[in-house]
Amino acid sequence: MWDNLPMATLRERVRAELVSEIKAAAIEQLESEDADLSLRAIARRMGMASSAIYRYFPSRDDLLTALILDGYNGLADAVTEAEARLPRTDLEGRLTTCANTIRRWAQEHRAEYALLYGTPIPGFRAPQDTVVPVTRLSGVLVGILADGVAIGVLGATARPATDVRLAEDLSGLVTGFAHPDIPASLIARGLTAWMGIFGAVSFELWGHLHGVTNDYDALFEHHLALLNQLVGLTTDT
Amino acid sequence: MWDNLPMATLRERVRAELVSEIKAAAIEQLESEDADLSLRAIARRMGMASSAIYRYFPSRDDLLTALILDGYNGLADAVTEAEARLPRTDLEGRLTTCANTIRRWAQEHRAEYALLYGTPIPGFRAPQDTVVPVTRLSGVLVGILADGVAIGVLGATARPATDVRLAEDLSGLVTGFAHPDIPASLIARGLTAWMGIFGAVSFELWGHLHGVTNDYDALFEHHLALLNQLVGLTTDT
DNA sequence: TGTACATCAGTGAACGCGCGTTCACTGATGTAC
DNA sequence: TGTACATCAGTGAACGCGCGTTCACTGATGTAC
Repeated sequence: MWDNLPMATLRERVRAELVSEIKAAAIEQLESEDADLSLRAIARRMGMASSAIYRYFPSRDDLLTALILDGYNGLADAVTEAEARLPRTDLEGRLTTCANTIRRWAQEHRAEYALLYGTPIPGFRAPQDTVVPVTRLSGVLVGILADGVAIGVLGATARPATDVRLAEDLSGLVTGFAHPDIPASLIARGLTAWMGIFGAVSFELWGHLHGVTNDYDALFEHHLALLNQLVGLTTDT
Repeated sequence: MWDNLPMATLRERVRAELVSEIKAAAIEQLESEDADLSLRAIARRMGMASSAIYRYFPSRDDLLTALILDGYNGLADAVTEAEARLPRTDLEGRLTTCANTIRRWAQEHRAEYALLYGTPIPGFRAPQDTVVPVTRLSGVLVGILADGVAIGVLGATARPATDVRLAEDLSGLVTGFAHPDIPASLIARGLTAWMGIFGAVSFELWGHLHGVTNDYDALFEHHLALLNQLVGLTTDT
């Protein structure tokens, strides 16, 4: 990974490697032990003095911040990459792939997903740096909607009546993404789908589907089909 | 509250009062301080020795269990009561009221909502006792669907195709609620709405709608309208 | 190429802290006769 | 109604623990000449 960066001295390379080793150990710890993030536990796991961590992260909160940032970027990477593989005209496939990728990533990175979308951690405020990677993820959804509008498949919908204030707010959002031609009512439908996806993933992961069904895959697939239909992406009407 | 229970001795009444005072202090603490649940902090807040708590709860986990149980029951109470006020035929109003009550309860009981629907607490497993109050809440939703079927407003829907295994699983669930006439496809739609509601409430509460809209009320209202439509409860078609 | 000095990585002991839980105790409230 | 005893509520000190963070240190890696 660093091989093609000749500027990096040996020290810098080793340092970078240890930074990610610490982060990996942190996530392992969160994942396996059922505990809060502890610098001492990480150091123990790595076989080094706990004070050594401070050569790499000035405080526990900074490590946490790094983990959260990595998490958002990791999720955005996974989704972006998977979604990019599909033909731009396959709107339903693109949203489905996004949702499935989010779900699989959450299952495989339970601890990180909890950091990003679980209860905010007591006494910790996420820094401003997370704005960009968060935007990366939602940008994929906006892209699908924008393409749908461009193709002519998607457009404004009349019912249910969109509150005027909501419409204003949401078109502001869209302008931020430089897609001023997506109608607010469509953005609103996209948001409903978005919240539905994360709602389902969280419900499954936190055990709220226990006793409801045994076939989480089938439920999610069906859930997604409904949301696709709701947004208006389903092709076979 | 205890006045009409003459069996209760003075000691028992005082005891019951202190039990709920401890729970109230615990929730206050979770709500105001941005911290984990701490018996010592609760005792401090109540002006008593930390060891005194052990006269009422054998351990920290037992207090936590009681809080969670109270939470589920409190939410179920609020929803049941609000929903019962509406005419049985107003299906859309009933689901809307459920959703709005859940949202308002979550906003007013942030800490409790986090206990129930946030990240599971490290090192703590919820006891079996929560099954009943959880069932109370979802029973309200099932009741709406069942009434819709009885009235003839709701029924099975063909698209999207319901996976066979999912259908079997879900009809098992419905049987548990003694409403064997709700088709699986309808239950599935109800679940999508359900997960959408909690997804939206959590998103709002955990700050994931920051920068998306400023009018959370309008967004939720619109979100709900879409979900109502999806389930098939919207009357004015 | 070799030496002198600066920079960095990692150690281990120590700090102060808050935590859950236990225990022997004191005093108040209930119960039996 | 009054006394003797059992039950309970609450105290305060103490236990052992793990935590984040600091600090003076040793030794290794880099840099300048």
